Amino acid sequence: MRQRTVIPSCKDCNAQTCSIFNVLSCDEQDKISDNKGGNFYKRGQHIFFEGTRPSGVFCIHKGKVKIYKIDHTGNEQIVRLAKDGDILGYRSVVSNELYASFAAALEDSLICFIPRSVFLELLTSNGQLSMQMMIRLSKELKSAERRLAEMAQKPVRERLAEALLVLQDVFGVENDGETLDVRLKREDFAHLVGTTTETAIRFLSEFKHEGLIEVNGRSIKILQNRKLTQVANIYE
Amino acid sequence: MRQRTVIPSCKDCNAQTCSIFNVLSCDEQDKISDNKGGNFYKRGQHIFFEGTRPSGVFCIHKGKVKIYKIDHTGNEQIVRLAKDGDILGYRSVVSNELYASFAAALEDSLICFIPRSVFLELLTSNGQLSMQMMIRLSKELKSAERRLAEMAQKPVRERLAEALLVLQDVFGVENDGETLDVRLKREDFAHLVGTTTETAIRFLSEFKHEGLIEVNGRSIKILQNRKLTQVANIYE
DNA sequence: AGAAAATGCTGATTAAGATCATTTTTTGCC
DNA sequence: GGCAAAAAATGATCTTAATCAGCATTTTCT
Repeated sequence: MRQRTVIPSCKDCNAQTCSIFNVLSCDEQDKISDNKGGNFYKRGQHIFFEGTRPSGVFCIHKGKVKIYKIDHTGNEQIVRLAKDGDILGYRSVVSNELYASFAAALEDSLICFIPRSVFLELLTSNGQLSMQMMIRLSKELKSAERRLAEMAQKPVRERLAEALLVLQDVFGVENDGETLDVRLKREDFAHLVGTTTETAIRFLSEFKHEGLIEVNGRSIKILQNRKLTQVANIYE
Repeated sequence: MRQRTVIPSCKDCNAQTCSIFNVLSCDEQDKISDNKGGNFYKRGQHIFFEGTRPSGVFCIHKGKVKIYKIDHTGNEQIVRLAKDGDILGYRSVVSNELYASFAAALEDSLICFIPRSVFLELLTSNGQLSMQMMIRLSKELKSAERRLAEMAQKPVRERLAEALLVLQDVFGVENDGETLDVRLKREDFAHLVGTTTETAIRFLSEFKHEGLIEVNGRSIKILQNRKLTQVANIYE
């Protein structure tokens, strides 16, 4: 019982203005609109699978996505998060490799699909776009290397504090200006931080008892931004 | 007492053929040669520092380099390794940010320096080069995300086994076909794997006693490639 | 709404690896 | 070639976080 999904045009896409596609001309935007597909993904549904061949890139019209790896024992590690306007799967398309991670929707999401050939053509014909792409990749690389180092250097408590701040930064807050605009399971917190669910739960309650955050089921308010930054040991 | 260093021309550079610059025309190569500088770095010497502004990219003519981060307690984590033909500092130049890591020579190295403006001009004028750059960044990102996940998922023993194989892959072996063509301190092994020197030493001797490697001071032979791969838990 | 399943929480125990201390060996340098 | 300094090795102890177990609460599905 599949419902026909209305695929939004790129021209009317709010997300587009903050994506790397904002450097495209009207013609180029049309070219994408004419060739793209789109799909509605329910929370938990996979967008792509590790080890499969990418046939294009995904562009999140509206939604939240986790990109993650699973090791041979079944343990999950989230490597990246994505939201409205973000592109998925471009890394594998650019380097012409199989997907190295899984992607799954963290909430119900509407995601467009741009065929590989169309994306690569734009990338080779539009210098501004390829520069945007390089900048994007550079920043992702910076972030990944930073997390890699922190994974080795920081204890779980610090990493969890930082994860809360990252979530705030990436997904923002609700109208009250405090509540994180994303509702993760404790399990996902653990997989983001690189620890077990039990340990993530323990430190979250620690933060709660210390008055750093307010917890209401899966919705979390960050009460003391500054103190949380100190706990996370972030300087910059 | 600085000795005048002979800066090799890009045309005669062996390293160049395996670098991303192999897509350049003769004119473009000349343009680099005419504008570049070069320096000799003694083992242990810094090439750039975290937090400083990049004024160009480095290209390793001959040598071995570690790129690493230091946390607030002084603990080091190696995030990348580089050798002949590899470019350094391009990530920060592309994204126009300060260096996010340190770079230091692992052995005496001769390294050229290409000014920022020259590099960026080539990157915008030569589509093939920018595509090579994107591919390079994509692969680095893949590797960083993989390591990030493994840091959380794998115990030290497995990561150390993998590090030995990575060293073999990156720097190759000497004429005997077994001895790693790089001589790291135990400390550097630890910083590469993300553990302490003591723990790195303990697992290295474990591998030695198990006959997986042969150790002679800092030079290490990989005796059982296949078994080491199993220990590292690598499938692909 | 109500039942089943999934998720969240807490405590006890164990294990991996860090830390500290000390000795031995190697390296680099006059 | 010899000597000081650095690095490597090893043992004992401590800490962090994983694991295991059991129960409480929330979601989800019909």
